[in-house]
Amino acid sequence: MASSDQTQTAVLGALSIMPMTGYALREQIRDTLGHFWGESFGQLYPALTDLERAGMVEREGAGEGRSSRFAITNAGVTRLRELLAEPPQPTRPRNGMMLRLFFGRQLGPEACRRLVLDAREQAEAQLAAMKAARNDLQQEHHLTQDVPYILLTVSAGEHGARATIAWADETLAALESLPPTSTKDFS
Amino acid sequence: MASSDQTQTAVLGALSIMPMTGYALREQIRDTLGHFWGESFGQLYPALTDLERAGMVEREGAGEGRSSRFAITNAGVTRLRELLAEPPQPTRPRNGMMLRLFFGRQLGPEACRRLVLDAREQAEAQLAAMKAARNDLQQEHHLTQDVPYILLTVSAGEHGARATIAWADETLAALESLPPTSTKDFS
DNA sequence: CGCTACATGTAAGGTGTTACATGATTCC
DNA sequence: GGAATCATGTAACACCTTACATGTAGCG
Repeated sequence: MASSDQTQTAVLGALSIMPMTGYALREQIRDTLGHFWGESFGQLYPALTDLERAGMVEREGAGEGRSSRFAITNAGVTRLRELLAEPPQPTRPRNGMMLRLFFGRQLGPEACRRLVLDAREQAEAQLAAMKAARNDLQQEHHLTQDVPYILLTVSAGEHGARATIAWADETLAALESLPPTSTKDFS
Repeated sequence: MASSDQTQTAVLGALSIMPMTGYALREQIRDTLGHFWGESFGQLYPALTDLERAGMVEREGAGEGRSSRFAITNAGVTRLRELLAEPPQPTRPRNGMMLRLFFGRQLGPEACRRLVLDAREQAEAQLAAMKAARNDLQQEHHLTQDVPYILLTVSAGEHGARATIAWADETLAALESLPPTSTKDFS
């Protein structure tokens, strides 16, 4: 039980969609959940070991030369549903860009502008990634049960990205009219 | 140097706006930065001690019965500007609601609906809080230098909250048409 | 006089990140 | 045969949360 509930939820969830190796799991979590979930990969294999010991996942096809894939068991599905039913535990927000803008008087308008431009670019990239994800999901016929739910998170990503872009454009305009901070200008 | 750069940035930043006690600092960080920044308050006083030792903050008005306020020094302002100029270190996202929606097939549409409704309410509350913040900021005449920057973060909060509300409404409609998950329905 | 808010801290324990270590397989 | 990718792990360290400890000031 070294691994946290949070990590177990992500791992069991991913394996509930399809069995895969630890390596593939890592990639799926990075690439597919990446927009709203990050994992500490140093805990991933320990978590798999824990879950295996607890009978919630099984290795398939080990022994021969082939590498083993992990699959969720019935007990694992039960546990996953328990975990999902618990209220999400809120995580401490830490938005470095917002912190810098808030104290932007010390940083100056020019540096703020760069931060906002950067955020805008990231949002554009995210919008493109969400579009690509929509496309990919239509191809994956073996996921039909999961796709409607996954699309909800894709849609959230799109709404968020569009909001960021709109905000960035407004903000860039507002920053134009701000005077630079003088070096001695603090109380 | 037990305290992290991140915490130091927040503390120095807050004190760059006005001197205050550790207790007030805690409240300001919770209430004012709260929408995009959380602090580990267990590290707050240690951070103040570190910063004092490093000559970046000073206690004012200690000695008598009155409690001491912390003020930023010139060295502290210099350090703050250094810290703010560093690129924001991206934090791993951990959105529990999105994780639950993504695996919503296991959770079922009804529980998903509750999660989304919850998020919608929080977004409404945030929108109201941002409106109140705008109001408060107009009253604070001693902050005129900082207000334009602070408003940028308020605006971001508004854009984000509105995006969440729009997404939630779409999502609630989409969830209506999803069939409940049968207990045996997994591969 | 008791309750609430103000004020300053500490320390144990839990969590997460990072960098490293190791080897197999595939592709050119 | 060398490089890239697949695959599985570990261990040290950095970080944060939580609960506790302690005392003062103001107010009804």
